[in-house]
Amino acid sequence: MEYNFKNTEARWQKNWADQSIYKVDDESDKEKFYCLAQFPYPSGAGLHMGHVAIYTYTDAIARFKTHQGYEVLHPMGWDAFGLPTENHAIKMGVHPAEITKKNVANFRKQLDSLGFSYDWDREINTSHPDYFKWTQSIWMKLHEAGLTYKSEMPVNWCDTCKIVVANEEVDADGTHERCHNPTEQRNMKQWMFKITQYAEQLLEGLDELDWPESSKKAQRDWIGKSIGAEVQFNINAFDESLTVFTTRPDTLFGATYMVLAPEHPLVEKISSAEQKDIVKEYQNKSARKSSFDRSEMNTEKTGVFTGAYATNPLNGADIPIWIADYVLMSYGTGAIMAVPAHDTRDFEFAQEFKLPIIRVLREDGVPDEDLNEAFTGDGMLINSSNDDLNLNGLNKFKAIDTTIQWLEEKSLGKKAINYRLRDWIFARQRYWGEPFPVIYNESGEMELLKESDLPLTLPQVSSYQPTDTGESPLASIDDFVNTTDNNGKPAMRETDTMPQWAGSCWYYLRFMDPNNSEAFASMARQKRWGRVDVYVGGTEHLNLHDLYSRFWHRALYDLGVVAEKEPFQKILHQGMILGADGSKMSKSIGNVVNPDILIEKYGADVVRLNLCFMGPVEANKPWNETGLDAIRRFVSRTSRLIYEKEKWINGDGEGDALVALHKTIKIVLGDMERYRFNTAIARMMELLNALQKADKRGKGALEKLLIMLSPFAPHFCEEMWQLLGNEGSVTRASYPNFEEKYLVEDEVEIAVQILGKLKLRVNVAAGLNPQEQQDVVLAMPSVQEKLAGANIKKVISVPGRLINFVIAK
RNA sequence: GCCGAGGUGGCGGAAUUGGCAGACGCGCUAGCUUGAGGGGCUAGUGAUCGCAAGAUCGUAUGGGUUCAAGUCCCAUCCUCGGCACCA
Repeated sequence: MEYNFKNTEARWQKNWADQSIYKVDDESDKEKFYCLAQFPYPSGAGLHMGHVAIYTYTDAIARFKTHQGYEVLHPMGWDAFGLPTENHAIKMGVHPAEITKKNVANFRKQLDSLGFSYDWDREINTSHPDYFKWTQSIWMKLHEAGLTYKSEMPVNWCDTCKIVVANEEVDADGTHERCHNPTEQRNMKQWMFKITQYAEQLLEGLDELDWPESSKKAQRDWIGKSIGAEVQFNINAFDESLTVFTTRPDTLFGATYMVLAPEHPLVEKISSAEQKDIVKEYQNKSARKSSFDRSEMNTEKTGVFTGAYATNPLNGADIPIWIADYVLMSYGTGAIMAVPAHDTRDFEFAQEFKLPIIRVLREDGVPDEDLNEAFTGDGMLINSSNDDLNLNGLNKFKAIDTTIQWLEEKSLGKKAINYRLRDWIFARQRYWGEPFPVIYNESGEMELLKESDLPLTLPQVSSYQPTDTGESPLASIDDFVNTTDNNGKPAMRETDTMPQWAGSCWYYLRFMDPNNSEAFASMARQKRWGRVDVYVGGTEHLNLHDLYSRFWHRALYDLGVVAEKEPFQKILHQGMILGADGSKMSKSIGNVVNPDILIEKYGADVVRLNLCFMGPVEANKPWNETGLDAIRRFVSRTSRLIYEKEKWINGDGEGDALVALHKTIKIVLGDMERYRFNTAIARMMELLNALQKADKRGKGALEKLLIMLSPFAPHFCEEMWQLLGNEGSVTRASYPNFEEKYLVEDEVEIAVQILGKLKLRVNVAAGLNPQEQQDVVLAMPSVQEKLAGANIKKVISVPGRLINFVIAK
């Protein structure tokens, strides 16, 4: 007799649902564990293998932690606002909410067919008014805290489709992904978030998190803190000065020219009459450059001279002021002092335009030759003194400190910090998102809605096509736009909507208290569930969703409405499931694997086990179809142990099988705690092999194997659990413990090496010290034979591992 | 260009602090079993040489440290992922 998954899986799924076995108890005395997977966007395409993988991982973690006695919060919901749905709505003329409903139902059905342990009473949907009411409410809180503002910002405009397209809809070559026509930049006034105000806190907060070091580094680099100085340069013949930011104030004596961003506000004023035209022309040219052109790795430097000069505050030299698009208006002050000798970009620019290069730093002990490239390392300052400042002979860091001190004394500059992080554009000119709870009164002033007026819902319309002015479709719906302010006077609504990040920025909080109608989540529940203990998601969201969430969370913490400083204590990045050929799954290559078909053919348990066995969670793994047969065999063989009732004995078994059981429990426990599912499953396969060899199989051992296996194959284990005569669900069983006494071996096999090369393996008593082990081994005839005539110079004896004889050659 | 991760049999992948490389699985080979099979069981399986015992080589490449290196150090090459002139 062999296990057959058909009917069994559906039967248990129904049974678990009927018994509400995954119901989360908010009031339980157990220690909590919050296990979260990035929730899906319910697209029309249904679940793909990547979804199945990530949800299989969190389900294994959740079930394992439940076995260990934790009260586990393992929720699921829908990130349901989004562009594909809206685009589909535009095309088909169906309301996005209808499409979403259909897609959610399909996703739900697929997830259910995999047997995941979700408490569906906690399901959330970011596009439901009950949910986005709180998204709007949180936005208002953050607005009142002064963290939002409106600003002219460029958007991608597709002139063919007459719509604003999001960055993710623009292909790498700058074309719109749907119509493949070029997009252009248009400026529109839109809502922003002052995430930069939290740059320092977001940086510091990383220290206390158990994230992979590489992910922390990625966020640190993205925030991009740099410490340096702001220095003022007076512009000759104008009553104006330029402030620049530099991380290298030590090289100020080597500043031979200055560069402003083409958009810099002073450019027009200071350009000389004879340069005015070419300056204007250059400005126009760089304004037309799309983001594509700018990112096109063109190391070739362009720029023009403004005709104006500034004075180097340290040596009084007149230095020309240029404009060039390698200087960005959006970073620092939009102006730089150029030190070509010690900055790669400035060096290239100076070479291109034959500008002077003055060396102010020399590598110690290296003769002072002409530079072929900028010298950016540390060394000794030269050519750097004026009447009351002398940097010569100092190293880079000493010179930086000394210069800043001098600048501060003379009020010519000060120490300064800059961040690479930019403020966050928080608006879409689209329909299918959260409307801003904002109106503009008759005098054009902005007013917030009252909390009691939330949710502000989307109007029912028949067309979702954005207007050809670039405004959101909401702008053309008079019933929506025209409203009254708090005094009953005519007012107009904001017609932009929030981006998809809005709903996902705080969903992990809502899961703690999903049905609360008084608050987005009560303090009591937040304290109960604390931080997300393990958050499984992709690296692609690291500098977007993961950072945005941390920002909202921090800001809400400062407002006293959130209990913890940080949302995600640990992050685990799942790797991609690639096609069998090792390349990304894609329709065009035709290597896409459909999970539904696999579940139908092999059952959910086998699909889940295979995903976990293929390799480490974090690794990109090619999909391995033949692995499914191997896993199916593993499941069948395990079932046979249980069907062979005549070999059962009471207890955990005897002899080798008993030792194997306890060894396995110990190793599997360690693997599970480190989320090393592939090796955990390998160890269980070894245990299976050992049990199969045994004539008598302890029922206890079979039960323990089933508990260890059930986080991966819950249906199968549940069925076998009942066959062994157990009452109640295996999902509620306690994780097995190992006993040290079974792990103590009285003999160990060690390696005997000569000059580090393995010669033979011998058994020695366990627990010997190095000298004892050496004596025992040396006394063995087989060892003596190998050593015959050798002159032993040294012996390395590692207890229980090996013994290495170093002999004279 | 910069940053990050990685490179181990025919394949997916194992290998706490340097301590028996290749766990587990796939595939392959042979045998047994079965009326049959993408079935079950047993044994073998890094490469080369050898009838064998055994020997030599072997974790991208080249050096180094060490009694001992997949693991540590230096240099180089390749693959994948991310960033894009951030002063």
